[in-house]
Order: sequence, then C-alpha cells, then structure tokens
Amino acid sequence: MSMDAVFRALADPTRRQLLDSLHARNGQTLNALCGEMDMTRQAVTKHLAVLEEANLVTTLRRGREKEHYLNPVPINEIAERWIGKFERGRLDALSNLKKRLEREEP
Amino acid sequence: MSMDAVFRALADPTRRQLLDSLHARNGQTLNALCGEMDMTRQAVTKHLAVLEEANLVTTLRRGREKEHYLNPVPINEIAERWIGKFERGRLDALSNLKKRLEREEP
DNA sequence: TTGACATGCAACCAAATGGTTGCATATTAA
DNA sequence: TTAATATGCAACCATTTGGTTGCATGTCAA
Repeated sequence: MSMDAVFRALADPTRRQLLDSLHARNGQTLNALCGEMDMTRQAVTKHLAVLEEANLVTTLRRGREKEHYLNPVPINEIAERWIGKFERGRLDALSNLKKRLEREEP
Repeated sequence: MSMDAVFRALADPTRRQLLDSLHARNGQTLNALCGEMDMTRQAVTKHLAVLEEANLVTTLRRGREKEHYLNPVPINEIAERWIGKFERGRLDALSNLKKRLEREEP
C-alpha cells in the first residue's frame, strides 16, 4: 500500500474510469466491468491488477466469478497526508506569487 | 489544466519530490532544483516541463535564470472534485465490504 | 458428463517514459 | 570583449506501459 503505487494507479484514465464504475456500482465482476471498457478483457484485468496492488480495489472470488470492491482508504490517505500539506500553503503561495509577478523588474 | 495532466504529473516520485522542494522553498531556479536531484539537469528540465504543463508549476524568467513557483490550485481541484466523491462513501463502503466478506458463503 | 462461460497466464508488440549526451544560445561578470 | 554561467533543444537509448492474441484452467448448468 505504498503511496507511490496509489499515485501510479491513479495516473491512468482507464483505471480512474474503473474506480468510477465501481463507485457507481460496487462489487462488479470482471465481465461486468469489461462491458463498459472499450478494450479486451485481458487489458482490463491488467488495469485491475494495478488497482489491486495499490490496494484501491479488493476482490472476492465467488464461484467462477470475481467481484471487485472499491477501497477508498488509500485515496483518503493521500488526501490527508499529501494534499493537505499543499493545501495549507495555498493562499499564501498565491499571494506571494502575485506579489512576485507584480514587482516584475530584474 | 486538464485533470489527466495533473494525475499524470503526480504519478512520478521525482516530480513529487520537485513539488516538495518548491513547497519548502518557493521560487528556486532550475540549477537550485537540480542540486537536490540525482540526475542530469536535462532530465530535471523535462520533469519540470511536465509539471508546468499540468499547471502545477509556474515559471518566471529573470535574466539568465528561471525561477519556479508552486501552484497548488490544481491539487486542490483534484481534492475537491475527485477525491471528495470517494470520501463521501468511505464509511459506508467499508462496512458494506465487511458485511459482504463475513457472509462469506456462495 | 459435457459444453458453455468466467477467469488466468504468457508471449508478443508499439508507443510512451525517463534518462542520457552533445551542442547551441543567452546573459552576466571580469 | 571574453569567459563563465544558466538554460534550451534535439537525437538517441533502455525500460516500462498499455494493449493485443492464443491457449489453459476452473466452475456452472443442461
């Protein structure tokens, strides 16, 4: 559940779409998820493996089907540990930048 | 300032390190930033270009130097528009998953 | 039991990525 | 003016990535 794996997993639009799909309807099987994607089942499998490695998706084998569940915890950890840091400095940074750009003479 | 560009930019650990560095000391020149990175100046330049394209970094040419400023706005937009969506369902999703895993019989 | 269905595994491929080296250009300082 | 410094640009390279096809395995249903 390294933070790097989460960032990498989120970098791909197809994978974010998969998370969106699971957010809309949790517990979908591989085949169900493939229905919405315009690529082969094997490609989707690979994307899901990346999401699983990042701990963003948990799977549950039920008979011959595999259900996929969204795990929002890593996303929240990123939000709290990483994004929060930049958020704090937001207004300051903006006003500093503005000032800097205004006294624009070398 | 597409969301995709921001996600892609954040995916690389070197680029996150650059953002961290700018967060610690804003307005650093290319050379200053290179000092902390274990790669050639040209490689750092490329990473900064990706960050600039995602609008995460703004540059300011001052004489023969180029200053780099962190722009936290896109990070906040991601936090608000995208992460917030998953955050809302967090507790529900967790408890649902738990229930599901518990009644673990096909 | 047997066929259909859901998934797993592996080899392969093109394109993108992250890095390098080499050289060009522009600005500052001696 | 000239030399050093800061950055820009481009070609090149290895590896990773995102996708494919082909085949194997496991499970359900008739």
